[in-house]
Amino acid sequence: MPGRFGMGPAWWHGRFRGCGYRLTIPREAILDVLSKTQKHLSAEDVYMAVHKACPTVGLTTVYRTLELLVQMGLIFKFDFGDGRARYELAEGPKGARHHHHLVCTNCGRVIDYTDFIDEEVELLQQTEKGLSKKYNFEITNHLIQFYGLCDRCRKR
Amino acid sequence: MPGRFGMGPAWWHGRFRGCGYRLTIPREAILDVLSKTQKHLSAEDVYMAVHKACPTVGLTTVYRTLELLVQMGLIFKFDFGDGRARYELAEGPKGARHHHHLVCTNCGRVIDYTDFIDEEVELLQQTEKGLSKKYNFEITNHLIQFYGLCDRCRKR
DNA sequence: ACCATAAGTGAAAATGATTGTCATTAACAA
DNA sequence: TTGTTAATGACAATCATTTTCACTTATGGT
Repeated sequence: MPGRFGMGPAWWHGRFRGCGYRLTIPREAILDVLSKTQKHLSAEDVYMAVHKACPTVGLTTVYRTLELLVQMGLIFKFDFGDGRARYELAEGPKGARHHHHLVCTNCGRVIDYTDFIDEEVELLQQTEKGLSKKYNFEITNHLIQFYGLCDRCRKR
Repeated sequence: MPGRFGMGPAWWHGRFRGCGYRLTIPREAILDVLSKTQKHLSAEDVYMAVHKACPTVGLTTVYRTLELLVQMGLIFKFDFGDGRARYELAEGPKGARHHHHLVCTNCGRVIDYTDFIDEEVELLQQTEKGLSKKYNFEITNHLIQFYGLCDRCRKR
């Protein structure tokens, strides 16, 4: 099976070569980890997960690869305010995995939500068009996050 | 004059006392700096600006105070991806200064925009209501940012 | 105005995520 | 298979932020 989301090494390989990069073992392992989780992994998380399958891969490479993947648009980088970056496999706004975040400012929990996404995306597209024209800004991505208290934290 | 935006020491003082905090010289100086700029200041930026008026204030205090102000909801903390947090005086969604951000992923430039805010805020409020109910999440704030290439960077 | 006291502060050290260095390794075009 | 050059890994370095701790100050009760 080429991967849980219908893509896999072959696709990645093409994507890499298309950008003039090489698809190496560490890179594949890192993509594999990211494609098999729904979690918001930190670089350290990715490192530890990759380490199981491929113990020789170093943390430095994880950082470098994550940065590269962000550049390529294959993954997104998020900041949930806990002092370390989080990464998620990217998917277009139409993709099944597309979601936004609810971030609890008390305990740091992050909830993904996929409801209301359609309306949000529609508005965002209109907005993007307007902003794009006005500021001559080429928009490639957006971020929506809500902050507040999660059910557990609001009780006390 | 109590401050450029109709508030000032007296108002801050009440706000602090109301939370059980003290309004000290450093805190006032930091708020003063933030209330007099439209820029997205980092902790270091604030420190340097405060330093002019009040050279004894240390960087530690700046960090501590910024964190406190975020907690109090008086300022917002942003991450534009350059490795350091940025702060802005908060203002309610109806406030004159309310805006969202366009972040250039190439040069890091950040553009504030205030167009389309109304529609966004309206949608956000609907969304907030729905999410609030569904996840029993008490939403206090939101973040919208667009990423892409600014006019200068898209040329090359 | 004075005092007690607990919050607030500053300097310096500690922390911890991320990035740079550099010699070695491996992907891949020919 | 081989040469070229990107990619890697171990380690050091960086740098924003946090912690520590002895000292200072705002404020409430006198």
